Amino acid sequence: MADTDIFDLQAFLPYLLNQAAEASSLDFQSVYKSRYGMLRNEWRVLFHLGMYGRLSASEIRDRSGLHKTKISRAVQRLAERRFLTRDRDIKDRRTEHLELTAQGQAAYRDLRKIAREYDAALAEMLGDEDVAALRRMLQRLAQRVS
Amino acid sequence: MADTDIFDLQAFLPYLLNQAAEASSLDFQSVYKSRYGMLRNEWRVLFHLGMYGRLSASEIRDRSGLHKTKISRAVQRLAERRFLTRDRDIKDRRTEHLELTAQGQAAYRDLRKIAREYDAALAEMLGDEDVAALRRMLQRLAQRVS
DNA sequence: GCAGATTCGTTGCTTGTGTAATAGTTGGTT
DNA sequence: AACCAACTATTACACAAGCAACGAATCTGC
Repeated sequence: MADTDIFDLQAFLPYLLNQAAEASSLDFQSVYKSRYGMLRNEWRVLFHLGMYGRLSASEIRDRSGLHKTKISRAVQRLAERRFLTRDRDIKDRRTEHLELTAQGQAAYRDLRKIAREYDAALAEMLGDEDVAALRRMLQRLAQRVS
Repeated sequence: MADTDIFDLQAFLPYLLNQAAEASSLDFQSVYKSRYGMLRNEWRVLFHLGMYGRLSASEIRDRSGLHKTKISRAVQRLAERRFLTRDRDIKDRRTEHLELTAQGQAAYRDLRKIAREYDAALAEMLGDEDVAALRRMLQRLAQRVS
């Protein structure tokens, strides 16, 4: 009786997570894209540097889980646009230390402000729901499933 | 005092949603990819046809929110691999009706079974948390944010 | 101090995605 | 009937992503 055996795709967690992630990503993307011509990986890198200060590419990788090629290309573009500086380590010349310029910090602060507001708007959209529980569950799901 | 003004990226909903979605997507992707060589958009189309039966491309678009080019390409590949048949409408020859072949239905049922198990595993991973609330909130977030 | 393994980061290549342009079809208006 | 707007689906192009290979630098064990 497989044919009458219904399946609710709209309740399937991986599908649902994707839909929700895509919707909110697109919204927030329009902000950093229109204001600073940034791509998704670029604002992620920017935020990591904004939050933690001077970091190397692999430190960003460890903290963000972002793939090294994404980081490499994001850093390249951010450096071209003078959002960050690259400073090669003298002791280990494979490593480069990355740091936001004044312009990068300004962009970070601006975007951070908008991010907070947007996050608050999402939370408000969820009304009475337990947003803290949502974050907790998402964090749980995010840290490696299988 | 902007520098000491912390921001928790790990709690920012769009970021968190992406992390969780990516993690669970990658897990589930390995299933349909290894078993049927399918891509993400292909299993989505497959599932829609499996659940609702005969549909046109634009009906799938309306139900799934998937972009028409993604659907067009997914349908092409699914047809090549004999997972579905394309049947042009006689009254309106712009439209094609899509329907799963026996092979397509078998794949659908197989993947549906795995999807259920995987969803259950995710829910179990969340332990005491209110998974119903999670789904409710995600659905809320998914249906257009701004 | 040398060989091989490891790590940092970049690049090439192939594949996927989004936008916009397109071909083909239909329906409505005059 | 001719025209035009709307719609279905595909395709072309430019851009982004992922994988694997790579060069350079460093570390490890002998």
